[in-house]
Order: sequence, then C-alpha cells, then structure tokens
Amino acid sequence: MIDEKIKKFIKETLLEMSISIDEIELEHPADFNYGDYSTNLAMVQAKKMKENPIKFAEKIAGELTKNKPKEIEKIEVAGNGFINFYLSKDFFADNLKEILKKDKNYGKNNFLKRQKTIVEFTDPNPFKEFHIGHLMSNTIGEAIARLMEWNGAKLKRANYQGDVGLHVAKVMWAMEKQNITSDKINITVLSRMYMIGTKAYKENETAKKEINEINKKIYENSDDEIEELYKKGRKISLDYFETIYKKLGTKFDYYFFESNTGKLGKEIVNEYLKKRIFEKSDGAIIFKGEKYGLHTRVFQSSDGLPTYEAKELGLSKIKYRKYKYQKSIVITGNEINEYFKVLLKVMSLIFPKLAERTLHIGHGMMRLPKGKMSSRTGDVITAEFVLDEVSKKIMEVIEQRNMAEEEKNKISEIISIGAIKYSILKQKIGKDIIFDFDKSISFEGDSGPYLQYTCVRAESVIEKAKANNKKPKVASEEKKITKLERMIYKFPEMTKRAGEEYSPHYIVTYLIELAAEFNAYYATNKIIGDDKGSQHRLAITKAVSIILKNGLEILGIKVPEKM
RNA sequence: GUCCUCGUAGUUCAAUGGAUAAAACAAGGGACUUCUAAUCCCUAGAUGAAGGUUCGAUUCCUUCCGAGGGCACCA
Repeated sequence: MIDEKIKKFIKETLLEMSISIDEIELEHPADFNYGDYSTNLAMVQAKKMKENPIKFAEKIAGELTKNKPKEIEKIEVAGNGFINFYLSKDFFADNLKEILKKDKNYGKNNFLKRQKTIVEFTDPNPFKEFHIGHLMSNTIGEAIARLMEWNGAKLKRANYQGDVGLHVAKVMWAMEKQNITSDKINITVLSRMYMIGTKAYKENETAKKEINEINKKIYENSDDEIEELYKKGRKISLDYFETIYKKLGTKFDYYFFESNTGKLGKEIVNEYLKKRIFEKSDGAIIFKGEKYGLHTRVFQSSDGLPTYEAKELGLSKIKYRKYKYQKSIVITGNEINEYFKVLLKVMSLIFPKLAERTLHIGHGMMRLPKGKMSSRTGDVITAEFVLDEVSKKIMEVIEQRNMAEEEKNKISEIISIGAIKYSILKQKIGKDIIFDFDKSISFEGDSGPYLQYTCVRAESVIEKAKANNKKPKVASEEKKITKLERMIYKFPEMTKRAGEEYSPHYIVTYLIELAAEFNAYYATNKIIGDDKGSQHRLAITKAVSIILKNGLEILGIKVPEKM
C-alpha cells in the first residue's frame, strides 16, 4: 500500500541524514489543501534535537524532494512544521486501474495471514426470545468476522447457546402447570411460558422451589416427561433462530451449548479447587478476584451446579478442541465486561495460552427512548418485530414503484436489514444505541439505504453507458485530480485499520463520506458524454461502486439490483 | 460505598495527541422536460466544569458534576 511505501521512503531518507526514528506517523490531513498524507515527525524530532521545527522540517522536506518516488507529486512544509505529501497523477491513474482490476477483491489485506480465528457472537438462549440485543450481537459479530476475513484470517463463526439453566426450568415449569403438551409447542407459546414462569419464580415461593427442582433435573436428564417437552421446545427454538440467521446472512460453523460446557466446566473448577485457584465459601466454589483488583465470582453454586463462569471455562476448552485457534474473539453485551475480566484472570491462571489468545468485545445496549415504543410481546423487543416495523416503513416508500409484488418484498427486506445493520454499525461498538424508529432507522442522509441507493445509482449509470457501448477506461492525460479520486485509494487502509482495532464503524464513516462525495460529483458532472473524459469518469464511477459494494459486503449489508 | 464505561450542535453521532471539531436529522433558503431527487447546493448551530502535562488536548492525568453497568450462587 502507498502509505507503507511513503513511510519506508521517509525512513530511508532520514537514515541517510543520520536520523533514526522508530515509528513514523503518517496521517491524512483533514483538509485536502494540505495534501494527501502528512507527517508530524519534524515537530517530534525537532524538540529532541533542539532545533527549530519549521527549519528542521524544511531540511527534511528538501532531502525528501531530492529523490521522491514517482507516486509523489510534491512535498511541502506547512503550519508549525507538518511535512505534507501530494500524490501524483500517475499514482491516481495506476490506483484506479488497480481497483478496476481487483474488483471484488479490492480492499483485501493480509496482515492476519491465515491466522486461525474464531468469533463467537449472537448467543441467544433457546426457549427465550431472539431480541434486539441478539440482533446487535449478530450484526456486530458478523461484521467483525468479515473484517477479519478481509484481512486474511482463517475464520470460524461460533454461536454459544444457553439450552440449560434457570430460564429453561421456568419454561418447563409453566408448561407443566398449563398442561402444554409437546404437540402444542411453538415459538409464541414458549415466550408466553417464559413470562409465566418468570413471574411465578419471583412471586411464589413454592413455584420457586419447584422450578429449582426442575432445573436440576434438566441438568441430569433425569425425568422422561420433562425430557420430551424439553427436546421439542429446544428444537422449535433453534429452528426459529435459523430462519433469522438466514435473513441476516450469517452462517455458523460451530454451535456450542451450555448443556455441554457445564459438565466440563464443573470438572475444571473442581480440579483447580484442589490446586487452590478456587476456594469454598458457604458451600459454593468461588474465585476471589480482589487480590487482582477485581471482584469475587461464584463458579459453582452451593447446590452443585456450574454457573455461567464455570461453563465459560469449559467452553474455552471445547472451542480449542474444535479449532486450534490463534485468536478467539467473544462478542457479548457490555453488561458482562466486568466479569469477563474476572474470567480472563482465572483463565490466565489455569489456561494461560488460551487466555492470551482470547479477546472479549462488549457492545453497547439497544435502548429505547423513554415511553416511545411498545412491543406486542411485552417488555422485550424482538428482532422480528423490529424487522417487520422497518419493512413496513420501507414499503411505504416503494409502494408506488412499478415492480412486481415479489420484487418489492425482496427489495424491502434487503433495504430494511441494511437500514437496521447500518444503524447498529455506524457508531463505536461499546456505546449504547438509542433506538428510535423515526430517527435511528433513517432512509436518507447518514443511513444504510443512502449507501445502497448510491451504489445502485452508480451501477445504473454504468449499465446505461454499456448499452451505448461506452466502457470505463482510465485516462492518463493531463487533467485535474478530483476529490473523489483522492478518497478512493484509501479503502484498503480503512479495512486494515478497522480490522486492527475491531472497529467496523471506520468502514461506515468512510463509505458514507465517499458516497456523499460521489453524489456531489454526480450532481455536478455528467458522467456519460461524448467528450474525451467520459470514459475516465465512468472508471471513477465504477471504482466507487466497487468500493461501496465491498465495504457493504464487510458490513454484511446487501445491495439490491434497483431501488 | 467501590470498580468499569461514557458526557461533543436542539437530537442521533464522527474525529490514529495535530492544522478551520466531520456528518446526518430537525430549522430556514434554493435545485428535477437532461445518466435513479431514498439526491444535490447554501445558511445558522457543539467539546459537562475546573486545574495539569504538551510546541499542540475532544483525545493523556487529577478533582468535581451527570448518565449507564458490575460488585456471591441469573446469564
């Protein structure tokens, strides 16, 4: 990439001047008037060497100019000592050619070079709703998985689901009380049973005892009648989740279940209890986190059941058995950030190698503006509800379009999922999202549909040109470099940085700025024409379309044929 | 109480210690007989408070104020 090349060039020149510097910071100036790249090294070095920064910068810039590569047009000193680099016409022309050639592969990097990576995300619980939190986790997890793949990782997707535990017992208890037989179970019944069970557990002592009893039985598979209901309910839930994954565009390689991790987790905890990593307290097995600046957590409850923490230890082992990962990324809501730290501490004591390779990413919560929205299913906003509502709004827009009903439905699904995913991915991962249908899910401006529309628009121009026998071709004759051209070469840097920092929102910000610039370009330039520049403008258009498509691909957002 | 996150335009949110703090929505004004107006152009508007480090702080440190989350058998 060009940034690497410039860094190397600077380093070599400095070496000739007998100046050694560890890391050269090369950034894009916010203002295009200051060039395409900029470095602050003169300001940093001048102080160490007790020189005047501007004079020092000029000295370096002078040396740099002497043997600048053909990709650089000029090098200037500005401001308090920034050295600014302006890329050459040759560079932009070559880059444009490269984009058209690489097409679907433009933006791929290799800094993770076949690194075996496993990403765990979504993690819904069978017997419970697939709610907007899972939608967030799925969207973010899928985007991070794809980012890793674009940077060269050999990636596996994992989904860890809680098919045992108190929530299941609550459902089983309610089913028994309500005389629900296995043939009557469906997804609506399950969520109703969960509500009934939860309420009873909270309000009724006897029910609480009975539910705890059932909980044990589920762990032990010791009751045939419960077993039948359990198996049926579990299957209905999991099948239902699959329909959602399909819509959202996720395919998991591995499914892990708490019913498997619990047993192993318990063994691990008891083994390391002997080795004094854990200790007993009030009949429970705990880890004292205080000596590490953390807090105490229970790994096995006083009635002998493994808690989430123990299961997680089992999971890390099971994951590694399945896939000998070099990196394991776990994506969850940020409300568990604190105890994931405890967990990683424990892991570092008993499985140091695995702990080193594990990264937890906590994403923010979807929050609703107060009193703004109510869902038909009670307190929980389901993913399905969100999808339906957004879809309805999209339909209002495309209703008048002259298309077959089937096509409308297809387009509306692509756009609504794009809108939702965009609104989740556009901001930093850790922050909460205030979810408001009227504002968060926008179809104009800073939105998924805006990107999709821009892409469709660009493609439509290219198609029209093709019908008139005009094809994109990069011109190398004398002409002014547009702002758009000065943006498109940055895409591979964006995918790299986003990958290094696990931050899909860098991609989003870049794409939206690129799309805005293209739309402005579109408004002021007639792309298809009989003049000489037409083919070059088509080449730029094609490049924008490629980047938007590839970028949206990373985000897991599809582009419709038309809209 | 304590630990962790976070406070940026009216709202939703960007900004690898850098140059004039980026956008979108909402507000006001304009642009379709011409490649898709889910678009474009113009106007107005922001770093919670106080100190400190630095040539330079939205970013790092300290204190305060405010929001959210964790702190023993739920995940």
